[in-house]
Amino acid sequence: MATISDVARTAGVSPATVSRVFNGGRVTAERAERVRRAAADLGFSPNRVARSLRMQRASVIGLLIPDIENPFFTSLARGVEDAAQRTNLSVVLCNTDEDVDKERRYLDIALAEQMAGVIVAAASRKRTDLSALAARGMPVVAVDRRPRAAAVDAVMVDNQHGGEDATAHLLERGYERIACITGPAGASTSEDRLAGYRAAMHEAGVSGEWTRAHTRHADFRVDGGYAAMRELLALRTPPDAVFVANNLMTVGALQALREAGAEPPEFGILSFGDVPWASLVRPPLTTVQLPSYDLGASAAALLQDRLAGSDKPLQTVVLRTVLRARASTAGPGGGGEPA
Amino acid sequence: MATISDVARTAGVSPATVSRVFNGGRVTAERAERVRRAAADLGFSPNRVARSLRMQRASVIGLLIPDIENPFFTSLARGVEDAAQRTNLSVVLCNTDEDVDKERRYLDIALAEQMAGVIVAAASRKRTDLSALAARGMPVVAVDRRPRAAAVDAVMVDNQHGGEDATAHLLERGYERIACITGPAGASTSEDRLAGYRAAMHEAGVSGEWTRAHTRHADFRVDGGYAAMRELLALRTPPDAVFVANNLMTVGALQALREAGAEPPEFGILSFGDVPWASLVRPPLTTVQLPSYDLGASAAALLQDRLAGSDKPLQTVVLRTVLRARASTAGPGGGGEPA
DNA sequence: GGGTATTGAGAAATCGATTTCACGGCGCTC
DNA sequence: GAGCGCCGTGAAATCGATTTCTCAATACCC
Repeated sequence: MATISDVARTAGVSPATVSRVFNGGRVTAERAERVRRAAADLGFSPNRVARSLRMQRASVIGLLIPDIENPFFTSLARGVEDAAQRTNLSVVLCNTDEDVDKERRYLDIALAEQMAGVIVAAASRKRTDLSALAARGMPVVAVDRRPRAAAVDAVMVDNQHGGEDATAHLLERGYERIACITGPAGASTSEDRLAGYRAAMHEAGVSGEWTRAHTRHADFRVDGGYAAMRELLALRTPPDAVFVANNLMTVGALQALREAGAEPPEFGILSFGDVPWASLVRPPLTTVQLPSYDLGASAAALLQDRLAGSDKPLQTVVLRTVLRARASTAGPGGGGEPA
Repeated sequence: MATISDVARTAGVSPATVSRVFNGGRVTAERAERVRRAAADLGFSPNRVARSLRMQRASVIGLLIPDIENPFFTSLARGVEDAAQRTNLSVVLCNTDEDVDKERRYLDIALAEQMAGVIVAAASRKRTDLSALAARGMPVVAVDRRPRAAAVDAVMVDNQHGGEDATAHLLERGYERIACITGPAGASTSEDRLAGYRAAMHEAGVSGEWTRAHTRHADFRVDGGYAAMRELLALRTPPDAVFVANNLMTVGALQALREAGAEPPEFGILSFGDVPWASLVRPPLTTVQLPSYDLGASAAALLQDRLAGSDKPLQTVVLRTVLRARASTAGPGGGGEPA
């Protein structure tokens, strides 16, 4: 591979001049042209490793997500990737597995590799620690989940609104005893979606006692949703509908419903976040659609802005959800056709 | 961040000695101890960028996959990642989108970033060109799909055996007019699975003419499977079962079946590759399970072997599939219970 | 005891880019 | 015409590690 010195020699100039040609220094047109031609002839492309060493910054950004097998995050990842590609940044995808230790290791790598910046969907609101990065001046953007007390840019979903919307929809369709399966206590996504549910229930005149008794915290995984749904069905006053706060738990909840012989839409079920292959589920599922791709794209844009040196005050971008009504919430009367 | 010189100064030795302590040179025990303590005190960890520049090789490997949203590939990616992490390699995940140009760009980046090696699930058997990497001596492992005429290590699935197994299973369950929806002509996975199907049909005494007339090539995507299934159902001699050569196309095929009022298991359907949330599909789907995780893990192991300097002759590892019989192929008589 | 291996350790070169510094040439001002 | 400032340029320093080269000290052999 040709180096900058090779180009310089071929063009009859110094390496400094070659560098200036490509990085916007002042060079006379005639020389610049000679350099460009030499570079083209030799197929020169600057060694990114050497550049990183000198610049103390790589052209790679890290993307830390808690679960690579969750389609929500893969879609988010695509958003980041597509946006990053436009400015020649590469993306390193790191799967933290909802594990704070694994996450910490990846954050250390990001520092050691001197990545240009990091986009994080934090594994834990309390225990994810971004201070080391901030201390080294590495730009960080939080996405989907905001780590507590970290002064970083963020791109969030309007979870509370989404939860409220979803619950209101269930009420409107005639369900009366609506339960909620949300994520781990302490996760901002869990809490906000739950808050939306509570607000809508309160608005409808349901007692706080009732909603509390019909709320379950699970782990955002399939099995957690399954267990929570079984618990709810075993209550003395079982629900006639459930608002499930993420897609994977919905899959588990559906399984539990099926085993118990409860069939949507007599029993209403609504998922926060698209369930992949939703069309295969019978009846089709009503979902709160998350702007996962845009979440990623916005986060990347925000990061690039910082990389370009912007010192605007910290920003938080909030994206709205869209309710997609399908047959799984057609109403306890039965009837409804797939959309 | 502490540098190697800081450590050297603190320990009262030269940077060379510090390097030797960490990279296995000969150093007296007493000095080595001093260095280690100094390094620990300062929280020293070597700058990977500087190391890469000097060593002319990064501790990053590239993983090029054609579709990050296909669970088969995300699972494969996890296999690679888990294996790589054990030797402190980071993985850069690149989504080529089945697009040869995008793939080429990523391969160029791999060269420019001086990645240690690359694992590729090629976008095209004919047009994926790995020769530039080979020329630069960069280790390459092909996974799942073997690019034609490239002299690289490879980890493959025994697709033909899987296809044969699947088809034999359908025959055994009493289906008689078995169709096949396979992937793009030219892709090794498509061709091999198809070959397995043909072999089993031939073995069962079905004419080659019949099987050819009931074979469709699609694009490994949902929509392709849908269209192909509709075509098959419109034939004068429609099939009573179908072997679909990948998971996404199966989703599409199911949709088409449903619209046509054909219900498994009267109409048998069998998917090559696990369909995520398979349990949600009614009836549960019989699948040929692919060792996606192990595919990734083996590929990473092979690559690490090369990185360690192994010059064994080129290897191809072939992993077997496992048939998982469920209710969707219970037989045209109806009846069968979910497994 | 003299001469040769062997070993440990530091000085310095190296990887390939960017960037500072110094300098010569040119144009402008008074 | 002397002085000041700007511009384009190349030489050299720099980033932080690894590795070669060199040398001194010790061990070993006859």
